[in-house]
Amino acid sequence: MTEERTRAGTYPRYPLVENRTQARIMALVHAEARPSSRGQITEALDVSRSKVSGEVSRLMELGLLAEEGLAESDGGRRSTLLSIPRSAGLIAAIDLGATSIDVALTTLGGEIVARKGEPADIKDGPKPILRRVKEMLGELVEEQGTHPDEVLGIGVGVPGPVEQAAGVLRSPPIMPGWDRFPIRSAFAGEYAAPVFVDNDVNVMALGEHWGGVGRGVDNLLFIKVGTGIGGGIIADGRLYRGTQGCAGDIGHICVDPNGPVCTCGNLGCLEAMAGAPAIVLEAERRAREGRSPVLAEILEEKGELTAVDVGRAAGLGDYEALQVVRRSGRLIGQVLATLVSVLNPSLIVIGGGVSQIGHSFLAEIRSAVYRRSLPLATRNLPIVLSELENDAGIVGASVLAAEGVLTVPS
Amino acid sequence: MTEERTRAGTYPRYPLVENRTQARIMALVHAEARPSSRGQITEALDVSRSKVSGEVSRLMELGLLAEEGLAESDGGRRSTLLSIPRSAGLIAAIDLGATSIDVALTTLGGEIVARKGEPADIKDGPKPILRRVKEMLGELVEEQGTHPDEVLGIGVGVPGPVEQAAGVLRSPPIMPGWDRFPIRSAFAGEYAAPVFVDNDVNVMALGEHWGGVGRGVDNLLFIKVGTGIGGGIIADGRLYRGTQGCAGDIGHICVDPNGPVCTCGNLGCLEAMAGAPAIVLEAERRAREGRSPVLAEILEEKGELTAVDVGRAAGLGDYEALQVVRRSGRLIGQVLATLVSVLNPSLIVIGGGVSQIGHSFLAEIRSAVYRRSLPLATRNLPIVLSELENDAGIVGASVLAAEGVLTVPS
DNA sequence: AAAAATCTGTCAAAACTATTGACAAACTAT
DNA sequence: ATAGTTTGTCAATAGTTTTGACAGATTTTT
Repeated sequence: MTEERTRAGTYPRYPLVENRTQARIMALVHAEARPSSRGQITEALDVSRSKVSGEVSRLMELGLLAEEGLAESDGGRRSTLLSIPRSAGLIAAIDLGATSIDVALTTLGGEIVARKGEPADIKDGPKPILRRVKEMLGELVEEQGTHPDEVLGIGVGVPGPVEQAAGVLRSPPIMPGWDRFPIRSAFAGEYAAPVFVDNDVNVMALGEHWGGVGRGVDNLLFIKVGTGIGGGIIADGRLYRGTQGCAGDIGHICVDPNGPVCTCGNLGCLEAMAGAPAIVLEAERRAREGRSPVLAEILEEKGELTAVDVGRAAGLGDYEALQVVRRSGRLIGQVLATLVSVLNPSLIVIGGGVSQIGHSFLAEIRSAVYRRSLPLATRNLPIVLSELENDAGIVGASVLAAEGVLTVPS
Repeated sequence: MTEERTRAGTYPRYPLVENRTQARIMALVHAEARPSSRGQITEALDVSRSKVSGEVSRLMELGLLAEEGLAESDGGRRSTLLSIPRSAGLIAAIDLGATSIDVALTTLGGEIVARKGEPADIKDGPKPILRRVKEMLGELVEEQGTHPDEVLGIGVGVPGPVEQAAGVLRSPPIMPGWDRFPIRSAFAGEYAAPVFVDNDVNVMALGEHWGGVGRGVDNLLFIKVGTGIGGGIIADGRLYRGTQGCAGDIGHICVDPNGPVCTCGNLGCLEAMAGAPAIVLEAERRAREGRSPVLAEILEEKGELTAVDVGRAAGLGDYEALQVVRRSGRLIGQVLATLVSVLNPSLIVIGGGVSQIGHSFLAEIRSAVYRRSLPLATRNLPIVLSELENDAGIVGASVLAAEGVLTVPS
């Protein structure tokens, strides 16, 4: 009777669990991100030891859990540790950036098994981009010697607002052709696994909350600073998406009504004044005006500057480069000060390419936030760099999909 | 066996319900704010008809539900409607403003039974204020011919950030002496009911979400504009409080680094530039400068102006008054535009004394928001005035307490 | 080194919870 | 009137969870 619902090569089933208790157990083990004992689960879920034991046995039968060594003794018999084994299945984690594709295979437990990344222009439109994504995923699957059916869930982060119900982008500003494109069905032929789509910054926030500096932090704000600027909000432990899925979209907050034109068409958006292109533009201007020999030299050599170049120059002590970096940090900090008043988070995590530009960038953000926010809200408010760095998107996409397939619908 | 747990004069018990299903039924009936049938409950809760029937019988035994007439027929036997009767017990709803005390008795179902309000200065400190609150509550209880033990829960809204775990204020800017004052225990002698404390604006948001324009709206932003300016956030159907309980505290967002000094000590806070005192100050200045004969006349007569006076003058077509009103609306709208980008709500509700100042105030807020926010987020974003007006705080305090006593701890 | 205490994991019996299906009551529509 | 619906209840059945007992494993105490 139980036998006929055992795994036995019948990939994939969705949802993977059979009842709410199993879902809660899996969610807990997944959330822990390290082996847990039956005792820990019993305590956390507030059900009886025998109940946990029984459901754990069933989950082991299903292949979703495996015993893995013993814990240190706590004054009695040592407890056996449980974890989500590689053999439970894999998650395809896909991170689409404005200029890049990153694809990875991770275990259901969130461990990265293999990954591939390459530059790409999202503006090419959904069909060629998704074709390439599927190629890359196929290569990974092949290289790992697995079968597409072993992929239990697919998580996708995309650089635009996602309507959750349908899993489609809505009016993405930088992604012509993607509006309402049915991303989910793109995988339908080759993969039977369910597809979970969300905004890339939301996904990164999820990743950082699950396995980065934000582990266990109930109210956190993740800010991505790259070509674009965006935010992801974890409120009371859950990702908050907003009505149209564009909550946290802080890149187009107006910081200067007389500022430059933004890609969105408005004037003086944060993104247009503090994002990577703005940093480069401002640095190039100062280089051309002969104010910074260091920047001018790099510009001379390479023909163009990058945000990283500017950061490096600032790190070497170039005054003008430092000013450019600081200006970006200050503007972002000003907006963050407002967000702190509104959201009262207990942690702010800064990620994205520009976040690695140097210490003075973070320092300037911090000083702007602390200067302008209410003392109560900033009293214990760390503002730190992302721990996962380039993996945040991949890890988050994996978490998105894993949580999705491990949830019982009800 | 069941008998001994029946009501029978043993007020109060907390929690009022016996299990999760009962809690869910009561929460649903309470949330509906109008009589529901067993069939509706069955559908909404996804349990069997007989289960609902059984638990409803028990809840009627406990006195928490009562049959109340029949619904229209839906093509068959008419269903009997269930509601929370007055006899189930009462909730004490308390709304402490910066300059006022409002106390009410409501049914557990949220209907206002009786209320009292009077001016008071919160700065007098917790002891005299809470003494007066208890006197007023005692008068209401007496006038209604009830007994203090019939009060099942006490909900309190206070104008400062509230740490939920302890139910105490933390560093309230305008409430000297209230920091960490144990509000809950103030009621301990006379009332056995549990006390639920929260920020006044959060409480108003709760009220508007339960029984005002925000009914059924999952993501809403409630903005109170009075002496102070604050916001309450309903995210995914739940009140979001933030880490220290000061989420939504938008009054001290800096809108002009060169602006006037705020009560909080910083410069150019929204509150200091667009709140009632700012409106009055600006209007008086213009009156004194002789730019507005209308305002000057009122000022002459009464010796001072109020925000309502300014609104009335604006309504009569006085140009200067209108400019003052608009300036406040525009500044608030600018901040709201940011909040819209961050929270992507589906509704903004404006309440508080100043919200009644005239149509041009709301019009200016709307125009500022629509001008500055992303089109996607504002496409279907109504910005409306509070429906509950002066009752928002009372209703919200009742909802806070009712939801509290009807929740099963688990 | 033995005994006591403590923690872990499993099992069967008992307690509890929820659903099913039957039925009578109440209503609409033809 | 009669057929078709919906409602509310009941008893039987099915399912879920806890309880309490017990054996295994490990630390602490004597």
